[in-house]
Amino acid sequence: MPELPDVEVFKEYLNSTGLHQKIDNLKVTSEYILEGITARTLKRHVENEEFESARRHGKYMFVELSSDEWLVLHFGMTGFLKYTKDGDNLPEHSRLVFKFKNGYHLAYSLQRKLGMVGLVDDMSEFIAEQKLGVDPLTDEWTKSEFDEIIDSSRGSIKAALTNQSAIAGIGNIYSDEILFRAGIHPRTKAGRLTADDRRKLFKSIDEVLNTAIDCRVDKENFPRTYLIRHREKNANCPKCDGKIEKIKVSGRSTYFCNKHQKQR
DNA sequence: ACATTGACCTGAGAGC
DNA sequence: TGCTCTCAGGTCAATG
Repeated sequence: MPELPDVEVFKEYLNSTGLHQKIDNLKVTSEYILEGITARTLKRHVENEEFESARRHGKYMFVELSSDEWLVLHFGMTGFLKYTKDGDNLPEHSRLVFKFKNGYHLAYSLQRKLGMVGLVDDMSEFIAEQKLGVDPLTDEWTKSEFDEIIDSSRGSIKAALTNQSAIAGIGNIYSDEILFRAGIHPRTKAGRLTADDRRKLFKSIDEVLNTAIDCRVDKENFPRTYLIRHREKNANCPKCDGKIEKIKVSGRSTYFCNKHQKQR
């Protein structure tokens, strides 16, 4: 679930709650989520420091510490943050709990084990090492950058959109939405897209991601014509009189309209 | 060198 | 009702 818009909302959440307060204590209840660092060492690096700011690249969140190090968070499929006053009222599966000097707590919750937390010196170094592609909400994201990605993709357009080393941040749900709004079948080979398809797609990426963020990623808030509200086999297409079909594309469940997203 | 598939993990919901 | 099976999602290793 946590794709770019979700992580963007988490980032804004942290920016408006847990900054500029001294960290009293960090409790690590599941050490296996830590990557490249032990609970002991992480505690030592975090305790008595403050969170300065939160940023994001793709599906990763970066939290700047007053020590100039960066906490890296990935939310896998089930992760989220919760800032709460009451230490007894933490979410289930809280793997990491930061307790601030003001008594509040910030929990990193993760139901399944897919997710990770680490500590790095340099945010852009980490991005380079992970071979993350360009984030589509930054200035580096241009039509010519997008065209280059399409030109170098051999597989389906869905695979290209969700390839994190090409574009960082788009996952299963939003790739379907982007293709739905652009009227392109998810199995279309990237190389077979017309110039018009590319223009529509580029516009759709921007529109879908920003709409999702504006909706605070709450399904109920999305416009009715969005696929996300009709992500169900055999549902009526909210844009035309077609039906929503479910297929597998590059190993993932994919929903699309059998009428306005015809395979060519 | 690239693209695709399967394993990882766990709980919700479907199906019997 | 209660059990078992399938599925969801993101990433990486293994396979094509």
